[in-house]
Amino acid sequence: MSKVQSLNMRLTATEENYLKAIFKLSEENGNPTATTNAIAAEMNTAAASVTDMLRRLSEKDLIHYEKYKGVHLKEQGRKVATMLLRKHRLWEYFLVEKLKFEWDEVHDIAEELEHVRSEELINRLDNYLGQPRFDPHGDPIPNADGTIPTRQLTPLSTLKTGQHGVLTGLQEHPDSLMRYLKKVNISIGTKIQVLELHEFDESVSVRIDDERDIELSEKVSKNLLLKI
Amino acid sequence: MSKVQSLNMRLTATEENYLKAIFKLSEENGNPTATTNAIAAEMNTAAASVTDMLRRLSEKDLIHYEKYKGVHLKEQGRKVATMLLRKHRLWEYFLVEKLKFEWDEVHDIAEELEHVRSEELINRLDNYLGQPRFDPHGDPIPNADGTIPTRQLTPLSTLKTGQHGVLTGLQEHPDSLMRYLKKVNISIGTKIQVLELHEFDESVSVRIDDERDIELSEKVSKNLLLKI
DNA sequence: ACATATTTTTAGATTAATCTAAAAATATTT
DNA sequence: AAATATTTTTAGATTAATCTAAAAATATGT
Repeated sequence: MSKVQSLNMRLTATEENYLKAIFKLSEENGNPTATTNAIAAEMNTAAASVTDMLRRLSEKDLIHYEKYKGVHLKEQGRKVATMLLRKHRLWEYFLVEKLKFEWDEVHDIAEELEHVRSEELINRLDNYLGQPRFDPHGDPIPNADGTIPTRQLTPLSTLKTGQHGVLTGLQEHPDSLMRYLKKVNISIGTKIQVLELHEFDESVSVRIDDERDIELSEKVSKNLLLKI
Repeated sequence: MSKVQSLNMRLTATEENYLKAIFKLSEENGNPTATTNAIAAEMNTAAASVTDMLRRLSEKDLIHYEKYKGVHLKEQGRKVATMLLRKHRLWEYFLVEKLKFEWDEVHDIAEELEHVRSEELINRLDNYLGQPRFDPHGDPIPNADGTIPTRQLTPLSTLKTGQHGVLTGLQEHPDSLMRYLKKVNISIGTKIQVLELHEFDESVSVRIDDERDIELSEKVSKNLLLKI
């Protein structure tokens, strides 16, 4: 019998969002646990509200929680979180590829769409889209069984002069970064070569697609993940 | 200045559902007002909950409500209700035409999708689908300005022997009716001709697409709307 | 038109999700 | 290790949406 059974309890969108936040803060960032304050910051709520929610998620056996000791997902909670990621990223793919939204316009809409409850819907959508493995921001789309495709990507900021790679993912992607990248005409698939490193502010001169040169700040170069 | 301005208050999904119910019970059914009990039945809630909600919707100026006198939509409320219908029906069209769902499987999913808040999304979806005027059940899809295409349709139950028409809409469409129609292979576009009327139970013998004959009960024949 | 039935509203609780302020636990610094 | 700072939890309120039970208003029937 499979260890991964389909969840038979109804969660509210809020509960789902907390699980997503915990996933991001622990597993995705490689930390053992997520702390109350970190979750509060991620969710834009008061710490007291987080404590309350942790108690409830713990009662539902979705997370492991001990007072003052932080929190991490149990198997069921992890399943919920990865399914949300799957739904979010498939919807983003749909919005960009089919409805022709720009990649900096889709996050908030996908944030609502991901809470629509139907396994059938998401699997049909997946097929309709041709089972894409990465979303428009280069983020991996979890499979129906919860596994997440992994890749070996290198931040632009760690390359030496002369090295190059293809932009394949982003570390974080606030809309502000994506609007910036759109303005300087860089997107997933763009070739980037390091021309010069500037020690003073850690900025870097790069050649884009072998045809034009620009300057990127440290903050930007840390966010660009390349396939070497 | 246009009388129809875009709504700047955030409504909850529940508030939206009440407005939809009031629209259905008053305007769509041609009644001047909707009553508390009728809304309670439509929403599957206690009458007391309805009274409470009517007070709040009235405070927001979305409905006209006087105690014990029933309720009807004001302009803003009507706008919200028709936009929900527009969203619901466009999503149903998407689910059936693009994701290949059956017409008896889409209602509940569309019920969730219709609450996703984005005008841009729904207008892009409309264009992507080719601006359809009717959904998979034959219901008219309201336009972006709130107007609703009308047609002159005749219930099968009012036809005389020998008359025929094309199935173009349904009076009501519970999933049970749609599963039945699927089973007997009748759908929007099917030609139906009256062969014989049975006075006793108001059932009717009909010829389908000029090639096979079946019996339809009174309840079914009242629900089938034909273009003569 | 009065008694009875039905409908609607009010009163008082409950649950989920949130808040602020205060208390308790844990971590840091000198 | 004591004092101080930070983090987390508890206590107590609030809002939206719901309920049941009782009261009030309206409608119906003889």
